[in-house]
Amino acid sequence: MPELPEVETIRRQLESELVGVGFERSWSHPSAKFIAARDVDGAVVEAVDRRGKYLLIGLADDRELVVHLGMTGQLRFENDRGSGSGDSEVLVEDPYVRAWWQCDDGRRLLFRDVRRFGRLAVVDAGEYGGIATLAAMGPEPFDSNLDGRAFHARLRKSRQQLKTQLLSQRPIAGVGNIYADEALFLAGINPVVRTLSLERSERLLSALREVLTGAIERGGTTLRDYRNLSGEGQNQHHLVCYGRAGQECLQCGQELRGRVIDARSTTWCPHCQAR
DNA sequence: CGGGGTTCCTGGCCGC
DNA sequence: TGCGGCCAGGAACCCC
Repeated sequence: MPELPEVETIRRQLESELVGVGFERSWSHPSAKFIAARDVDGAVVEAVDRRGKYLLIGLADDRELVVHLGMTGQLRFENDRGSGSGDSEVLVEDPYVRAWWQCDDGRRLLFRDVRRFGRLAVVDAGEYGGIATLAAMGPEPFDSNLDGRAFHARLRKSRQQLKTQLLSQRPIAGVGNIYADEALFLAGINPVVRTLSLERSERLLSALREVLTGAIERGGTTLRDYRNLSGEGQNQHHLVCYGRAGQECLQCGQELRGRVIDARSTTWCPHCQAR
């Protein structure tokens, strides 16, 4: 499940590979989710940016190719990985490749997405009105204008449970199920609370930044399908809460609790994260 | 426009 | 070995 650290890892790798490259021709799976891949033939990549979990591939014609990886989306250059025969047709016969772009340097960029929760769009630069989540997205976690006070104010706009708010992308951008659980644990805050004091908002913002920074440094968390351009991330070896329900808390030894909140498995420590 | 419910998808795993 | 059932879950979409 690619969240901000996973998408940022891919962005950095893609930026150094793709800026200045032109797309000659393209192909996509017929689903409406991927059809926009075909709209960038002849375009030249000018920048590779990120907003939350969305990858924004800036084109020289003032448009952007917007890529959301969903649950299982992967970007890679053909033949960069795999137990390769070297035959350039082999990987495209991978039934889970949903789109590809033939680059003018001879490489082919592949978008692979087993579960098809990903999505592609082409928009005029900065025009995100047609992508509701992106249009309503909160500030980037490392935005220097975002402080505890601003974060606190954004959280106060809703009375939903805190976990749900974080997943909505509205108070802050790029946080998904893994890093929400990790940051709430680190901050000692229960996922179902509906209001936070200023002090606890500050603590949660710090925890989010710490958790996201560590994950970026380790190239993301590879649990199932996530791969960056060069392989697996390493942050899965540093998770302290997510996915550990029933195991003992690494801080106090009590058994971590698990429950579904907002259709997501949620793990927390009943002692360290008491209500 | 926020909130709640539904839907999209398929590999992997479990139990019989 | 085969198979039904269940799980993983981000966000678009629809309705109120």
